[in-house]
Amino acid sequence: MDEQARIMQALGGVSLAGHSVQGGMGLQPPHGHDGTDDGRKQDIGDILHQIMTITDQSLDEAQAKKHGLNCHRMKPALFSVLCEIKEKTGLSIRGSQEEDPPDPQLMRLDNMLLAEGVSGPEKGGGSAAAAAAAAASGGASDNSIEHSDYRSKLTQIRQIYHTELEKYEQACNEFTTHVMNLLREQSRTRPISPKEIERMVGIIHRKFSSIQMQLKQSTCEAVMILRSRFLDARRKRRNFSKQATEILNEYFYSHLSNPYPSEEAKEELAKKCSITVSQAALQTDKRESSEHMADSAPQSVVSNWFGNKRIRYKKNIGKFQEEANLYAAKTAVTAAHAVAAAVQNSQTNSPTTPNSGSSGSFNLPNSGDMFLSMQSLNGDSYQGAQVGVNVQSQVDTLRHVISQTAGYSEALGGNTMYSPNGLNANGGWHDAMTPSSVISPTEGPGSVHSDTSN
DNA sequence: CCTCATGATTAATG
DNA sequence: CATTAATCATGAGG
Repeated sequence: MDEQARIMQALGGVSLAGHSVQGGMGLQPPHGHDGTDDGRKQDIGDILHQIMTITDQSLDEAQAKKHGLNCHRMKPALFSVLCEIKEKTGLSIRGSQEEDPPDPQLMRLDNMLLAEGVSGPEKGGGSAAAAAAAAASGGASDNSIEHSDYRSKLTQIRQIYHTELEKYEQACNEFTTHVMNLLREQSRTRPISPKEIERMVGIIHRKFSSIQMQLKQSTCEAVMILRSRFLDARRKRRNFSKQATEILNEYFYSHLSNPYPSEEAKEELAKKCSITVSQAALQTDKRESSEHMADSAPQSVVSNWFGNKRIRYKKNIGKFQEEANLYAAKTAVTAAHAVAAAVQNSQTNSPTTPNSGSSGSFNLPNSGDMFLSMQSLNGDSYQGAQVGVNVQSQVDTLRHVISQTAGYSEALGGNTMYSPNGLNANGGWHDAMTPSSVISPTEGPGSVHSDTSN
């Protein structure tokens, strides 16, 4: 206690003497006696006064005096007191809304970047890189002609993103340490508490993270643009190959009475089509559940195709007549043989063509020459019609062909909105699966309609 | 350019 | 959930 006071006093004296500073105003020279409260107070008053007036002086003087003050024995105590005061006076508010309201916006961006494979694991890793890869390619590793371009661009984006991020991080750290050093240095002369430094660091980090968010935002935008450019199936519509449409059309016109392929049928068609061509559509993959998602894509492509086909066929049947003829004739050849055989087997006679179908939009004048007409329609473009068609489909085909010939013979060729078996007047295929719906001429009284389960 | 065909998407529907 | 109907966006030809 005493000693401290003494030293303090001495120092005060020294500093005063050394710099020959006279504050001018009511500064009282230190008194000689020590140990009294009065004296100590005066010493503190001196120091405070010096501090207060330090800004009035020239730089050199101030610098020198600061040094003096720094070495003052009393300094730590005074410093802490000042810090406390500062803390209390609310100069350091904002302590409240400090940490971790994890910005939902930022989280959204982060999630998206992660999902997009930008911020995730590096591609080289392979295993987990599947997140992006699988999501993009729908599980299968083929059809990557388009993707390679996309992928390269994505990696480009990712690289930029990472380098930028790194830069920001580095800059942030540098700046933070710099500020910290500065503050620490200042804290020797200025009342700056460690807590305050911490707070400052927090502020800096927040600033930088907001910059980071901008980076993430723009990266997200870039990825979105890239996606819409490359992966949006609408934008990258590829026409199916000739053979694929052929197969699909074949099926469609063969099952015109009920062109709703079952799941298995779809699958099979998909297989056939995508075997013929490797034009696996770039199904817009649903994000989420990025891993698994087996090859269900081609199947829904088939669904798309049939949906479109159905609606468009129904909408303008006239437009499709030619096509219908073609495909019907194509399959009709085999169908004809098969059915002919069936008919011959089941009952030796030509059926009597009751022709009392519910949708009596067509009636064939003479059933006798249907094979002839078919053959004439057939022409020469027949090759490799499918073999495993069931009888029902054959019947469909035959019916179609017959209806065509009928239409040509007696109706106005172009505009005939003839409703082919199963397509009722308002549109919409009613269930034509009951054999009685339409009586095909080839269909004997009670024979062939067997497997209608397609 | 424009037009048409066509695959995919979306809202509505049951 | 599967279909329908409408619509979008693109590819291929004129």
